[in-house]
Amino acid sequence: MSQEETTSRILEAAGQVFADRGFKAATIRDICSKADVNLASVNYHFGDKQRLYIATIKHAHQLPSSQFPIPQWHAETSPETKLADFIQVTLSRMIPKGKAPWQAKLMMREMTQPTLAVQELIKEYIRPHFDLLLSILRQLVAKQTSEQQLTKLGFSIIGQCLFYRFNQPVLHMLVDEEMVDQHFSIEQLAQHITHFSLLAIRHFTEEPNDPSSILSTPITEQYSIGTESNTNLPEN
Amino acid sequence: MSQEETTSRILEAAGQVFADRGFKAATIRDICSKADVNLASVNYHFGDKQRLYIATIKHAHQLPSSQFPIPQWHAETSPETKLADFIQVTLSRMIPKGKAPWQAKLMMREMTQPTLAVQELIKEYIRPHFDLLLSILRQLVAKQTSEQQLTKLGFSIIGQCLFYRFNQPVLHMLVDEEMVDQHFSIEQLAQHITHFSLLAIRHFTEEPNDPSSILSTPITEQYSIGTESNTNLPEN
DNA sequence: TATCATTTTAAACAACTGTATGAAACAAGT
DNA sequence: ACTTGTTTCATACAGTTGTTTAAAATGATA
Repeated sequence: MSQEETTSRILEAAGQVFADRGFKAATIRDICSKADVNLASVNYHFGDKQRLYIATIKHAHQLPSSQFPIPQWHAETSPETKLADFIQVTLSRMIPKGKAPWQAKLMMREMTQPTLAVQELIKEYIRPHFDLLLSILRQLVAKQTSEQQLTKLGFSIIGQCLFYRFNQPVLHMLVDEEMVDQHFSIEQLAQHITHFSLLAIRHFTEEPNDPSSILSTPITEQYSIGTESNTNLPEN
Repeated sequence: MSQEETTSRILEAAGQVFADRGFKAATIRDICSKADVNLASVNYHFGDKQRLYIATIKHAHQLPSSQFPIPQWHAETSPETKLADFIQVTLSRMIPKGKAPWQAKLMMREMTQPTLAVQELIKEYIRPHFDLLLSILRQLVAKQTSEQQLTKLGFSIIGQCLFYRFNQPVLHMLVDEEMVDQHFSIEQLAQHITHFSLLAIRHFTEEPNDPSSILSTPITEQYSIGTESNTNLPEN
């Protein structure tokens, strides 16, 4: 067996096992037996379990990213179209469709329970993706929009997308299957998120409590918390 | 030490350890030493590790819910205010503030990697919370808004909130600490999400590709995917 | 075929884990 | 003070884990 075949078989098996069970609960014995290689192969080829894990994470995010690339945009492509594309690609990469989505599972696991691998993941994969989103948003909002406002806008969009990845099990328990089948395809979700977000962004010029807000009434008076109705929220 | 004190100290310690490390990686020795009880106490009081875990999950979701209750609203309270309150409470329950909210951590862990405990969790806790959100949204949208549209709206809001829970580590690596301190407090986030969502909801009357959309151009032409710019998205 | 570096294999090791046990400590009632 | 039921304690055990090792197998090169 060539070196490359062994390592790639280990990586494939490791991806599934790590995704299923997490770093600690996954055992090298499981991985090796699934990969049909000797127990010592992992230590020989990767050094130790930790480094195998990092290699697996790296290996994992390459496939979905190349499978669903960001389209090449023309110079005259509208930012709205770019945003729609961005959301569609993001959702496609994250939501299981057809075959084994263990890559996504693994990455999400890594994001909620970060290990050492998360730093590399962010630097190589998440950060550039997020920066792309911010550059699109910058074309959609008023020029004076601050960096932190833009960042929050970005998180509002990413948050909507991530919901359908993280909470797949919850989704299926809250929404009956028929509705999921009819209305929750990737395309439909992408369209909803795009629509929802563009509606908000279009009217999103200033911080809610900014005096120059377009809102007739400052938002803090319009729908503030605890002023009239809420007396038992803990202080903070 | 009374029986109740011992068990409650174990539950408290177990919650933190399970939340931090997950079921498998958490060790009874860790838990007992953190709780300052004897190693054998867990097996004596709970039988085994598995049953301790289930007891911990049940015990976990009680505190934050009672600590951050939904305010009692007046009859004339506006739905906007209700939504603002809802978002604030949701965020407060989910985001670490001061003390470690290991309860939320545990619940989120349970949602992404559901064990047997997840069903009870949804039925008793998540479902009623989500239904409340839907009832608020129903007051904010046009009457003919369909159930599935309402559900997606709900997920768009919950998704934004959950982002800041799930991706706390990612957030801190994408945004520098100064900006987090200045602009990402629970109150500021709640205000942003409320603002963002209300802007969208206010103009959200119809499905994007519905002919009666308020958009001048059908959304599918305005910012559709793959029509002009994108030729290398995989078919689906 | 003989040589040599690379890779695989089986076995072993040491550390750690959940669980069990029997003695000790404790608390309460008499 | 004594008894009794409960809880704690130190310790032991058996199984699993990641890792190491040295010998065997492999494959390319001459």
